[in-house]
Amino acid sequence: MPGVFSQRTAFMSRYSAAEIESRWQEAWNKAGVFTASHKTDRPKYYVLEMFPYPSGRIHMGHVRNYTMGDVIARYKISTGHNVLHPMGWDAFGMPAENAAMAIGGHPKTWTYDNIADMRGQMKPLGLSIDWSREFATCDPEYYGQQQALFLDMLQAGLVYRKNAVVNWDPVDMTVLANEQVIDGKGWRSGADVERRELTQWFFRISDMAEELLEALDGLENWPAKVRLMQENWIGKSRGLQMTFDLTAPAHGQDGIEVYTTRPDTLAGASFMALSTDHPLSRALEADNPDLAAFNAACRKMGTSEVELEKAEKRGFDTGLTVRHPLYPDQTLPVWVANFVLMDYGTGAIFGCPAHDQRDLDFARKYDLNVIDTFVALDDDTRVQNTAFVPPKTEKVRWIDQPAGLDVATGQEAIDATIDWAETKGLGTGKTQFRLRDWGLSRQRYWGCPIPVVHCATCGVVPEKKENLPVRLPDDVSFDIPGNPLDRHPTWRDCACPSCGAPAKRETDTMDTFVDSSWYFARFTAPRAETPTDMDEAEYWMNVDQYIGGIEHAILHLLYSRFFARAMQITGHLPKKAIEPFDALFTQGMVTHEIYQTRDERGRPVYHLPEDVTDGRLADGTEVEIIPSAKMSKSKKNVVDPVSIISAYGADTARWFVLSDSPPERDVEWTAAGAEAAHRHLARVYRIVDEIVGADTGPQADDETLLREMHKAINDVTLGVESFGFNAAIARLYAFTNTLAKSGAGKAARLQAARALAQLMSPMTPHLSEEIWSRLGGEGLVATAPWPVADPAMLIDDTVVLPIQINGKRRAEISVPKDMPKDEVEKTALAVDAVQRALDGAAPKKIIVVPGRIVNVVV
RNA sequence: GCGGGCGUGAUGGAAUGGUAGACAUAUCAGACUUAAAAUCUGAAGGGCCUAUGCCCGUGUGGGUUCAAGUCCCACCGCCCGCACCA
Repeated sequence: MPGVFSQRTAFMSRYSAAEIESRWQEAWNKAGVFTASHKTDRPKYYVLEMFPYPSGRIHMGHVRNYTMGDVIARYKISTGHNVLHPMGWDAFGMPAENAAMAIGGHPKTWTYDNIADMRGQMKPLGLSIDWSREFATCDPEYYGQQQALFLDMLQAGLVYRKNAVVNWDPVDMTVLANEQVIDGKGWRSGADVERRELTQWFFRISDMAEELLEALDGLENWPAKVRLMQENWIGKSRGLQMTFDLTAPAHGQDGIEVYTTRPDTLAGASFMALSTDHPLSRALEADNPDLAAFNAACRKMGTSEVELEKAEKRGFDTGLTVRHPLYPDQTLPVWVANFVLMDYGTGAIFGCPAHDQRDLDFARKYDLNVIDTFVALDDDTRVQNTAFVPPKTEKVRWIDQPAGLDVATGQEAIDATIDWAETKGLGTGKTQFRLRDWGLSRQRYWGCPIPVVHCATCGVVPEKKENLPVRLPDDVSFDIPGNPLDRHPTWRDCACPSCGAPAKRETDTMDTFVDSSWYFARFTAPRAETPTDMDEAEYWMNVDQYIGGIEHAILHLLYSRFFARAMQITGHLPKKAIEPFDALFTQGMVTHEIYQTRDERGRPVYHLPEDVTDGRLADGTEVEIIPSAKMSKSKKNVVDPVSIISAYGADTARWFVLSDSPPERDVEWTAAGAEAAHRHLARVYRIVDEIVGADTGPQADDETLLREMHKAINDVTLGVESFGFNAAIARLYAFTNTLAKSGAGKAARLQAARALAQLMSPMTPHLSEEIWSRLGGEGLVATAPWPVADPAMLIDDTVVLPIQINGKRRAEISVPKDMPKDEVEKTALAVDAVQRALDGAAPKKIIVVPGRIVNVVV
């Protein structure tokens, strides 16, 4: 029973985050507030943050990501939704193998230990997660279902095998990921990387290019920039496919087929270029050792697009010539060039140096013709060392246009030229996509085994579903480079699922992007004996709000969209889940200053934030401060959430990562900012204590405070719903100041403070529970209904209107909120400053924007 | 190289085309204290200045508009992605 003594103790007490936070976390667990079940009438809401890779330590980026999801989840609980908010681990991948190679141990042990550590670091944050649904992608129960999914996709014709090139390290005798190729050399061996062709598994994502592109329009709650990035990635273009006839047949070929998106510039063609991997280019190697050497040299290089694009443009003249399609008496030389991609179009292009910078650089280097086909409308300067490449929507004057155009835009010319070429039988219009099929094979151990068997008689045979999961063997070692599955003595041996004869397992494992392409669906029924449970999927899908980093804007999200379609085709997801993420939010990074000194040889030495005070090390050495960089272990500009939580509490960390910066932008972690956040929470605690201990009746200020309360409810609600967390927090600061200074009576202040507790509860759930209970709130604030603003309390009776003269603010007037426009005009004209500016003349124009502004033009 | 984004006080940032700088940090002044911390109160974009007055000001240069941080064009700088990192 609360008596004088307990009130006194409350008044004397101080904000102790550690004690408060563990107590309320226990209360939530006990009440099972966050366990999701669909046996309820409330509308469902599925909120998901991109699941983490278990590196072993959570970082501030995780704290920010999960706090944002938590704010949404808690807000939705308060507004009467049945919320699903799960968490899992994207647990396969190279770091576990790298760790095994570097420090010994087993990837599995390393991974599960890390998961345990990270779960332990995450739980103190007080996230509203349904931990009963947790899984890791390296659990056989998960990857076994993924194998089942793969077999269904194989049967549905969504998977196939073909040859593809990989980065090959000739010293370590292993396949390298692009990130393991540094300046064209293997990161461990330092050897020059080569391209090597292997037979690999592919998903037919490019068959869905058109649909994946068109469906982007429906994703209204995705950031426009992500949709645009995906659109450009899919890269639909309409162009012309045509054949350039060889002047003399070569290797049984009469001509070379090219695809171009700029057929309108055909007259400017001055050479033809083949990819080093083009069939003709390979065929020519046989009788041209110099070309063979050239091609071999070009292949000594990584496979990443950046590397290919940035490499010095080099070419080799094959000596072959083709006839110019427009001018059959002219011939063009055929080159092999290292910048032509075999993966796009036909692996052969015609070069038009005047209107393509890369072609121009190539032409200047090898002294090829530069032929202008069009010039600007008002400037007929010819191309020198900068190609003339105006936007396709700009009108230009044509010098030589196949379809006979004079003045037209690039796009008009392209369309006209395709029609013209089709009529003349020179070529056919063709739609081409940049999107390539998704190669999923990885020559690595720590991934989901591809469940197929290679049989001498039956060929490639799918494993039987009853034999799933195909488990990874535990007895492997990482002391020799290469895939341990390849050299395992017994794991590869199995019976052919078709004929029963001795056969060999596939040793490639799946790209980890496969794991993350359907985990959101698995969360709806994480223990199901099939990949998904259609009833649960029907109920919970789609993800109503997905939150993660912009770095996933293309690959992960595109692959997930593909999987949702593939899972629908194979009967694992309902039709409604064809676009699995209704709304997407991409949050920014957490950054920190870098503290740097130099060693005696001038190389940078980095220092941890805790070792630097006022720009100096403990020994007085001044450090150089590099502002605002992504937190990275190697730069030592990391702040460990665990130490922040133990110093200030989870609520402080949560409050800080949400304040200051808009969620989609980077936020800079500063010690001062964290302290300020903590001071504010302590202040809220004190103010509540003071209110609870107060003893005043109704006051004149009551209405003012309650009006402010309703405005705060309105603004914070809008802020939370629109991901304006920083603005919502700024509003909460302002409302706290108002509450602290208010002369209202106890009842009004209690009411306002309870609203404050509720409005803060998505961000600082523990402190909010604590003050909610002190203020006499009923039950848990976590489940209390969200406060609703009274519209009548939001509008003040009078408004202050700024008066502009010629667009510059010169005065202001205070008028009743519903004063008619003409009276506002009259009042504005009567103002001294306006009278002075008019100087007796009549105003040229008066603009009155009701409730906003008045502008007088003189 | 290609694709996408961002740029506002000393600092993080706010601002449905409508009073630029909310809110916070740092700073300064005052109160309380033997003192410090904490707390509370207040000041503050730059400049001219007696100012309730004027000029300048959202990376740079142009444009649209009664009105531009916001829309358009060009440029500069920084960040992200580029298909085997997750």
